Amino acid sequence: MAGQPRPRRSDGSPTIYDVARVAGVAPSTVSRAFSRPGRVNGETAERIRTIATELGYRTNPLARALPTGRTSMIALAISDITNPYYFEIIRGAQATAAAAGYTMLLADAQESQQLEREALERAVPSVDGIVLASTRMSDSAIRMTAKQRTLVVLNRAVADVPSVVIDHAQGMRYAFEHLRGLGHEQITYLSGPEAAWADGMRWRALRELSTEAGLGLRRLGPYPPTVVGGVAGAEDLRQQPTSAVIAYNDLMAIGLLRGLAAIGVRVPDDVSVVSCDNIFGAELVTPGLTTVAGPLRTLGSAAVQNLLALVAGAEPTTGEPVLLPTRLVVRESSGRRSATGWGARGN
Amino acid sequence: MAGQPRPRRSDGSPTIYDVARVAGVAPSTVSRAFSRPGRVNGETAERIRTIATELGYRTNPLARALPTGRTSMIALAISDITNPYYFEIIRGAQATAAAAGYTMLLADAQESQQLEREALERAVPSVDGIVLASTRMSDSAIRMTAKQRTLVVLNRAVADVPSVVIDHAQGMRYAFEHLRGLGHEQITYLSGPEAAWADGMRWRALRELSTEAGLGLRRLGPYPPTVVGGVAGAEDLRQQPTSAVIAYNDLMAIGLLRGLAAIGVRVPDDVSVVSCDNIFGAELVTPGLTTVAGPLRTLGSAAVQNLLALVAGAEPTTGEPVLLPTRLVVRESSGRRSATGWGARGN
DNA sequence: ATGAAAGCGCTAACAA
DNA sequence: TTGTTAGCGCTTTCAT
Repeated sequence: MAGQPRPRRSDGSPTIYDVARVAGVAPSTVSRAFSRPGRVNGETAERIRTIATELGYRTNPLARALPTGRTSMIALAISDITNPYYFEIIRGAQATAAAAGYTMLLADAQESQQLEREALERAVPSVDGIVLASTRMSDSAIRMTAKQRTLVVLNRAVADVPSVVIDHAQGMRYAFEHLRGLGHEQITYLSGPEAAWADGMRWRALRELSTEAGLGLRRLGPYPPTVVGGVAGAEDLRQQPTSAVIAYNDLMAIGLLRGLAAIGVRVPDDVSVVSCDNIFGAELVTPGLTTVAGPLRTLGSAAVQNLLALVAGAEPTTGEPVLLPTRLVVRESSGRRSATGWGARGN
Repeated sequence: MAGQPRPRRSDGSPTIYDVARVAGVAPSTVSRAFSRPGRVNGETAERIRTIATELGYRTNPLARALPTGRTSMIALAISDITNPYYFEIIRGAQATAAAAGYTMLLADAQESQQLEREALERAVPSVDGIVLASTRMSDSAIRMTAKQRTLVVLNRAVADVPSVVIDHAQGMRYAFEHLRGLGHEQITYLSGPEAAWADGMRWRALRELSTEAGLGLRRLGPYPPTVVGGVAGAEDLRQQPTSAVIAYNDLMAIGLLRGLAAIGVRVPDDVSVVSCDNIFGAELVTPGLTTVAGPLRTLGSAAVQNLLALVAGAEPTTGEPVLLPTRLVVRESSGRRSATGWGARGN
């Protein structure tokens, strides 16, 4: 008479109603058995689980998300997926998310602000939180977004927004001391985009170090943070030789290597090159790049970890960003300053 | 008296009920205005849209997904994100998905079958379709999954499952003819994992070509498709020199270059090296790799395109996989066979 | 063209 | 501990 409590799921898969009927309990009990075990009798739970597996029941995340507002998905927003810098970050983020039972949405901005906004708008309503791994958004735009959704910024410090960053000051100190130890007395910094937060940090750190140590320091650029940018840097260096350069990133350093080779300047004999990031490719070029490695995978992982903690209700880290240590990877692009080299005194 | 039709959305954002109230229409009309414009009076629709924007209304994708079963999300499953081979594929897939209004979920298997299954299980219920970009799953497991969700396989032909693949036969022909044109009379193929579909294709193509042309052909391996695998290949080649090798992929070729350099064999003077894929890094090594480039971005893009067509109800491509063309990128690792080289007659 | 009403599958008070 | 009863926000017949 009273028809079936509920029909089967439209696509055929069983619902809590199916399980409930077979188990002889109320649907809500089945729900509890899965969403908050412990709030249901051990034996009942056991029986429900058994029947559920027999029936091939799987909780529908969409249906769960509607009443709870929680989707168990997070978004990772990246301005340019093809930049090798992000590979390890993605991997770290993804692994940590997966381990916590979260699914990761990828929002690639394809280097376009317009697309970035669209991608984010599309993602925001279906995720519990967002990791902004690189973005062209302004600090205020980021703060706006942070109001709508739990958010963690990577590699950038934004006031009032939790962030995880690499300790660039420490990295620069390693690079600086390394070069100083090799006898270099003047360092040229090939800077990246002015807008890049890391660029400012690195330059500031170098300034302090050079003052402290009484070493010469010069800044060239800004250049695009690409191979092409590095080639341009080599061009400029021609006018103002140096015995040691620190490049904003590996991509630029690779371009620099090419540019220098083209004009017959030898690395590291004539000039030492140190760069940053240690991306895939840094050890592939000849000579291999001495570079300040950031813990990229850890970076992605830490960001997600923080995000999930916040999502779970943790208090946002009030002040300082989380700082991740660097290490110097010494390869062949840096060497002892030679008296006759490019940046030799009186050259 | 009769209380408000509905409260505001729990998180504060307005719902169709809010818009409906202000516009003086039924919620269902608001719904139609967004989900099937045309089924509602032009002016009414206009008014609704205006009010919606004023109120800041955005349709909630989760709520929409529940009754429709469509989420506007697709999943991209990859066995190892950190493999540079996938960068461009991801980019192509993501861009195409975004352009179609779809959001992309990333399921990285982290090279583990276990994790792959978990990631897929987690993703399946919340997506409209899946692109399997590389997977350790068996053909039958893939077919199983294809029963549950619309699915397109990348770079692998699975019976009864739509797929997009690179034309390896064509690529091998390019490589083969290139080497033959340079005077090489015997070619050694450094093979990748036996399980890799592409490896079989390439080897088969080479066999046919060599028979046809009456050239010598040898196969070494299998090796892991990594730099380390390539180094091992160099080791083995030592016992059986050759003047020309075709490597399963760029990573292996890079290892091969290293291995050969270590034992004093010059490339391309002593031996020519041609590889496959043209990943980021192929042009970074010295000498730059001559390699068969697959249209990686197009591959990702085409897969998503096909997937979305299927999701929209298109008939699955009955038989053959979609075939994408290759091109040979000639760099410095291949050169004319020298009479005194490593694989010279009588060596 | 629009409204009324019944779900989609699950969770969450509130009772019992 | 378990059942009852409303929803979550949207779509979708079925009427009008």
